[in-house]
Amino acid sequence: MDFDFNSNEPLYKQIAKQLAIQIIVGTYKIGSRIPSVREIALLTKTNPNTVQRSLTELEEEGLIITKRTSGKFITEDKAIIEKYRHKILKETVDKFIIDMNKLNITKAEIISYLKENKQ
Amino acid sequence: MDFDFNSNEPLYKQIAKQLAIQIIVGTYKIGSRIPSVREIALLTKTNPNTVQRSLTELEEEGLIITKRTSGKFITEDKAIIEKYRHKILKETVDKFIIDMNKLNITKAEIISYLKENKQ
DNA sequence: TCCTTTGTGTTAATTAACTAATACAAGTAT
DNA sequence: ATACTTGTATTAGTTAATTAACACAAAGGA
Repeated sequence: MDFDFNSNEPLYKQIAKQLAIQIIVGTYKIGSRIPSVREIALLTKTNPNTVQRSLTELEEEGLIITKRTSGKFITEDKAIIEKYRHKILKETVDKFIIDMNKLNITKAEIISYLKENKQ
Repeated sequence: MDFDFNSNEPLYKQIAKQLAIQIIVGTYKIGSRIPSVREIALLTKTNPNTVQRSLTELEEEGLIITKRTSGKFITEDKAIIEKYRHKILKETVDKFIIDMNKLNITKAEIISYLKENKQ
């Protein structure tokens, strides 16, 4: 688990994002157990409380579920994950379009710009 | 000059962004004088130092030029403004594509998604 | 039964990010 | 010449965000 330490985003958010993406993309399988708070803390060289805070956010989203003394698990509910994926997608696209509109750039221009852009 | 006070972005960045966009878009004409630090502070109900900080950033970009005791002016150099516009454009697009790739979404998909999106 | 592992709650420490107060410096106009 | 307006530097205050320390709670296995 590597982080973008160049970022000035708080650790707990970076961890939360990484995990969320791993869930969305399927690196962490549905229903599977994720490493314990302390294990993740070791892996990421952070404090367990920092990890805890990340996971609380993901739990609020319904992505993970806590079984008190045996660990935390990815939800079994595929729909929740799909919904979350869509939420992130929408947020990202909407913000992008707003940013572009502020610059007086239309959607048509965006599309042609994207087509030119190598990547 | 209104601000998105809902945002948790620092004031000085919000002010800087607003001004930068107004320059890019042409609301502030090339070579023209912008209001004094104190005037902007009054308009935005902020402290002159906060405004100063915003303007320093824009000056580092070359967008504005200070004439010590008579005020600050938009650069005469059209190319600088165009270059800055392009820089912002590129940053915005690149970040967007990176975000999307993290979600395993290809550029082709982005384009079709954009076409669907009403706005 | 007791030790280990799990999550969690509370509180404190730290840091740093912003904003503001204030005084100074240097032109400009009256 | 003097007062006004401009930008700027330095410093302090304030607040909030983040991280860490530590102790507690509960289940499960040796």
